[in-house]
Amino acid sequence: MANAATRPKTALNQGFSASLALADEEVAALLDLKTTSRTIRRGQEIVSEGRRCSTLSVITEGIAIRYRILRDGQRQILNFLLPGDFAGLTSCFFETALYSIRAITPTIIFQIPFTAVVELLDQHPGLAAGLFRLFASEAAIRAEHLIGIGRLPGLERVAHFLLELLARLRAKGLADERSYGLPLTREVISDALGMSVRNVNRVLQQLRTAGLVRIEDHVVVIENIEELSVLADFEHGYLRPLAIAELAGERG
Amino acid sequence: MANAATRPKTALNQGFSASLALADEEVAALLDLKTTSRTIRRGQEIVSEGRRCSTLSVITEGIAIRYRILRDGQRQILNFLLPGDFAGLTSCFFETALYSIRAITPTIIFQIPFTAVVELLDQHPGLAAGLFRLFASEAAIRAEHLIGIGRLPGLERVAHFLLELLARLRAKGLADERSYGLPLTREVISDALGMSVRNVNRVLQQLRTAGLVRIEDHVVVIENIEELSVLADFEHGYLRPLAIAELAGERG
DNA sequence: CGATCTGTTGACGGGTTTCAACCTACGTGG
DNA sequence: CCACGTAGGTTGAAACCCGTCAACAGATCG
Repeated sequence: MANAATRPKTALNQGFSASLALADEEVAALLDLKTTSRTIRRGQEIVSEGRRCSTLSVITEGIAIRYRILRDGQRQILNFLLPGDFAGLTSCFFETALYSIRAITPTIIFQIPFTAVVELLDQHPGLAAGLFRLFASEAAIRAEHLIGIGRLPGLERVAHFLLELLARLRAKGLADERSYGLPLTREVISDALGMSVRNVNRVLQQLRTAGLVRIEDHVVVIENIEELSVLADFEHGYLRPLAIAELAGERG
Repeated sequence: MANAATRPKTALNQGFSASLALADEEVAALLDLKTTSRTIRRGQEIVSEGRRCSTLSVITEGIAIRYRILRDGQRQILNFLLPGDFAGLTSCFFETALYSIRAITPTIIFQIPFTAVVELLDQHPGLAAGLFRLFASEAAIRAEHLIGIGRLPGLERVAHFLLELLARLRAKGLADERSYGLPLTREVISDALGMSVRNVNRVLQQLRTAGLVRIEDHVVVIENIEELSVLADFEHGYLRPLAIAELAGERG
């Protein structure tokens, strides 16, 4: 545990500004809260389904997944949380957390009591605007996810998924131009895309043989972005919501 | 076209308070805006994918769907918009609308320029809280939708879908205890659930034969809610987010 | 009254799932 | 330093759910 103020602010600012486009003023206000930083081991839970969640966690390092375990033991991964994303924001609105969140890499989070965030909203209306933008962004990502699972065959579905992760990670400076390090097991991919492990493997081999994608030792390499984007019909416009400030005033 | 002030406020208030839990003050502020009411015919578009959307539409009567048409002509319905829901809120955050919205029944909407909503946010912080709650609610519905498409076989998927609609409509006083009127064609159901029309028909017949659900002449009748809920593993907790006011203070 | 929409059903095929076996890598403990 | 257990990857065969195609009927509508 370390007080937020003791950590370098630059890294956090980058994370916030990239995902929220908050003004410096709001970032400072968030940091002045009595936040605590926690280190999460790979595989550890951050939010547990069925338990009350009144703390908002901001991920500053590492990757986490939000998921539900069904009656029969199946798992559906709802989304991937990257640095700058909020874990537990939606959970705070319900009696009990609807989904679990688990780190799939070593992860560092800042915890902020939800009540403190609510109080802050009154003082900094700009924070609300930033949160709206975050919600809009997540809603769009979730919608594309839904389309992929609902209507795309396995090959296109995996292709779209890997491209989206590339784009999201690149936007945060966490990926090279066409590759990124991530411990994506076949099981994780299958649970995210509503497929079986067997089929994910089949598809990945097709993509590998076609010279489009290679996953080796926890590193995803997109070998042919153009062709893969065509295959998956991937447009990344949905990843970039506008800030409210841009929308309110005249826009260029 | 009619000015909002000329319409009876009670009906609108009901719609807002049910979905947003706004204070009367905020409702009045929204109504004082230069809103215009529009009547939409069945099948007409409210928002068009690819076109700039800078107007927020509040549905006061009728049902609409939000969807995407894929390259190959397939359609994926993302969600159903009921009275009290906002059409185009997410679209306002992007250069161009990512999805289309189309009425599937005769529909009445109130249109509010997005800039006016943004201005209102500064004056009425409570409005932001209400919008957050709305976002949280939609996020939960979308997540359950994703789980259904990703991991549930056809029978359970349709069952869950029909139960969710019942619960949502009942919450707005638009359904009886176990039935509701809605022009749900097989095609609409299949496009919402990522299935083929053929399979929807197969499944609906199974449900009908089992004495669980009957769809006749645009009316859905859940004949055995308990059994169907068990089949679909349906819990409706996700449909009721808490208001921020409840969360901020001590809760009973 | 023809055109279109919607519902229904049968036959067929294919994409996926299921099940299973085998393999490598890795970590831990004897 | 090897033994063993576990996690993750790979692959084949069979079954099956589901999608595709097609045909037909009733309803609605201009």
